[in-house]
Amino acid sequence: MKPALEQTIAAAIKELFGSEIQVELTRPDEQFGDYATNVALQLAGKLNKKPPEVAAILMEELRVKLVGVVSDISVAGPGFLNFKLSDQALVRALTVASPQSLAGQTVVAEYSDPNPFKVLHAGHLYTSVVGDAIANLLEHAGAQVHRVNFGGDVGLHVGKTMWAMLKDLGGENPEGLQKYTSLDQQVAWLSDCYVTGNNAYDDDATARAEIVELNKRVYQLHEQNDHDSPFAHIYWTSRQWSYDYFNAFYEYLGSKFEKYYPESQTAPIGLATVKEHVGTVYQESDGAIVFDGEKYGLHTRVFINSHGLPTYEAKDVGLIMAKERDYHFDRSVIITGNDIIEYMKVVLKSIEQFEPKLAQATTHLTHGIVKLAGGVKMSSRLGNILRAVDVLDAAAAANKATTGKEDKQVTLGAVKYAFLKQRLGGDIIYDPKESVSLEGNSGPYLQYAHARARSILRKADGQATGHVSDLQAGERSLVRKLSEYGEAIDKATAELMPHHICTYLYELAQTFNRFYEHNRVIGDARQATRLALVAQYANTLKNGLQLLGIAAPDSM
RNA sequence: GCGCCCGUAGCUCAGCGGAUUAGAGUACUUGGCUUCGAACCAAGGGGUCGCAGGUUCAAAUCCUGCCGGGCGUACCA
Repeated sequence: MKPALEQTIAAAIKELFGSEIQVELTRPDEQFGDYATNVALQLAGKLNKKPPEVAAILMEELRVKLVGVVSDISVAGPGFLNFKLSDQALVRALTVASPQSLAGQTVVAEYSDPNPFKVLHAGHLYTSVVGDAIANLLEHAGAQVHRVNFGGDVGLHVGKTMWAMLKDLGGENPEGLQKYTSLDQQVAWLSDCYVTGNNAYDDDATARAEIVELNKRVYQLHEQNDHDSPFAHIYWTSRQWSYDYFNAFYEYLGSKFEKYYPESQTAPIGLATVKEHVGTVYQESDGAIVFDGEKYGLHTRVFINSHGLPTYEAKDVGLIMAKERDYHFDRSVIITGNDIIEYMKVVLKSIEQFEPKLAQATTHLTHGIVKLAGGVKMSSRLGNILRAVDVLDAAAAANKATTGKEDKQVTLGAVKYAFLKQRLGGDIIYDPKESVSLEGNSGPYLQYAHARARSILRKADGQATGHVSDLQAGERSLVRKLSEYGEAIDKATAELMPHHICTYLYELAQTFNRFYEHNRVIGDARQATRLALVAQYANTLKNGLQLLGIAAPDSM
């Protein structure tokens, strides 16, 4: 509806004034109409006419061209054109399928990115939730989306953890692993070992040297494809525990990744790629291989360190090459924390020098940190970080306290919605109590709104739903809001900003509740029409929540 | 020092070139259930949109400077 209108208006402008202009329709306050545009104000200067005059000429022409589609056009304020759609056109807008703007495209979406041997923190929870929503949007627009995960199964943190593990096991004794039988025990042990190793690395020079050595041994183990030595046995077993832990987490969230790219796999590719371009793109400096980002107003960063080991930079180069090898993507979306933003610019700039297409096809989206409102007592034993499980536990506890029930779908919906409703980019102050509240702009509010609508439909089960036409005022407001759904999705997809959907769904639910307050459905003379509206509303809400990765239960 | 991001009601946030009154939620005050789930709806108070300039018919929105905060700034990720 919207693009077609915009085209018609643009064509009329060209005919009348011989001017090509990008027409953009906006959604004004309901009192002003269904769509508005400021083209007359933009044109006035060029044409050397007064804006209201231009608007009036355009209005006359459009009244003819849009007969049947528009029931009223008016000039308002400094020269805005307001359009009121005919009921017929408005109703028709509900059934228009959203365009498959990304049909035929292959997109790789990388997010979450937890490191084996380390604990999942609140940031992993956030990026998983946001990444899922964005991947859903891309998929909804017709793209073939591959959800992938990247994580460090090699690197200094692994050396740190291995160091503490070996201490705890009393040397390279894989048999010692058997005392950790449940996944919970295994994960707790790993995260303890990381913290111990990390502290030792900072405080103890001897330990530091040992850790550096262990880090190298882990790389060697991969090079030699060693699965048999006691050291390798310890490494592979505990690495698998980490992946088991991640998989359990994603299953809980409802995230589905099709592939993990462990750094051990991207490291050799990155190493080879960087080495291939030494002298042209990368250069030797103080025994390391660097990319001179300063030439491009960026930082200079090390890609291969003076020990000959690839840094994160080289692994990321390898990752992009691996994604291209595996998927031949048209577009690559990477979602990470925003502390990495400058870093990523350097990596992409370096890749641009030899694979410009890959760099240009890559979009790096970033988010802030998750903090708990009012602060939270954090365990220094765990390194003073807010863990993913801490956030989920806080949400579950808050939900139990307000509703007296334990409901995974509601708790998860609360957390997801609280994260998603905010524009991607800034920090999140997460308030568990507010997120589970059924009052206000929350996930549970929307879930409840959906359940209520389903309840009406259940009560009217078997009754015919009718054709929607000749709308009454309250009905029209609801239809008007429903007709915006596609636009909200398009906007969220174009910008890769899921929060637009949250804003829309909340407004939709409010519009419905207002309608519901004043308009009886069952037993009313207009029951058939209104039932159709309720059904349309419930489905819209459900679809929107689904895109966000939030369950829409029929009752709660 | 330099680079990037952020400063909008008490709190948490939308809005990011347009409409006499800058919007939500929350908190506070008040009104509405013998009727489809009141976990709802309605009304009210609360803002020099960090500060100062500039561009524009029009600036919370664009540009510049300043103040405040966060992050980054070569062998961590």
